[in-house]
Amino acid sequence: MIQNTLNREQSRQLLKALADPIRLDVIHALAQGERCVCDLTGELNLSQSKLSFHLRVLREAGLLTDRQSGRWIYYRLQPDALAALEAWLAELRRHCSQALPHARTDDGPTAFLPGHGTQPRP
Amino acid sequence: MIQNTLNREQSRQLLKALADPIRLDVIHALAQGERCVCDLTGELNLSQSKLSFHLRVLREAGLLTDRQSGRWIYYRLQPDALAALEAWLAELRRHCSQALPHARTDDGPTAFLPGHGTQPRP
DNA sequence: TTGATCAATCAAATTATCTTGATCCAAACA
DNA sequence: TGTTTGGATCAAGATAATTTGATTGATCAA
Repeated sequence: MIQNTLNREQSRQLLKALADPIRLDVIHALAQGERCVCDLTGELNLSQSKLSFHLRVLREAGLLTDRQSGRWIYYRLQPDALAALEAWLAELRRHCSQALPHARTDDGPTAFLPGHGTQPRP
Repeated sequence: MIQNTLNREQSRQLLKALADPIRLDVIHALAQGERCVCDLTGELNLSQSKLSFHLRVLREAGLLTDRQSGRWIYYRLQPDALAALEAWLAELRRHCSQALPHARTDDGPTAFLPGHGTQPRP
């Protein structure tokens, strides 16, 4: 189960899983409700093997769960995962916004830092 | 400038840009404030060329902007991009949550749909 | 000018991800 | 049982992303 606060690897997996058109299609299809794999292959016009690959990526990221019923395996969304990623993103944004906007001086923005360049700043 | 509502390609670029440890390091470094490339190579211990590659990915996704001052090029965060992605994610989650949780019946969740399988459901 | 530095870009090499087709396994049914 | 179907998995090939090292252009100092 996805925690409320994701670690670096969890968020990376979620972001990568969502950064793909096919997987986004799968998510949208499952937003209508649970589907078995054979229904999804038809709805999305994907080969069984290709779909299986993307379902695995989504499942391992925590975005989907599956259950078996007879020969069929049904996939459904795990909306908690989206919520967790949203919280992670909000946290990142909060962290990024506190030092901004940045006050500019004539000496340049990093003039108060040691700097790794070997030359004086223009 | 990033709009409030991202299209599929914009969100894909943002998600992919964030799904990388090095680029996340860059973002965290820039959360402290503007930096020139030579400072970032030192702070993050990256080769100039490697850093330049990742800066470009972040910039093209809309997460960073740059400005030139003399020989130096300063990068800074574009927190609007994070906000836009957050909004996109919230929208996706809203879309995904409205049909859930899914009421189970003995006939299975997709029994009310045509289905693409060739066999009766168990 | 000349030389040094910052940083983008390019080509080649490397690595990661995705696709395809085949194979395998379990469940259901004849 | 033998056969069919749903779906995971594997190996090989095809793409895409990343890294590396070299080159280039711009800026500035001497």
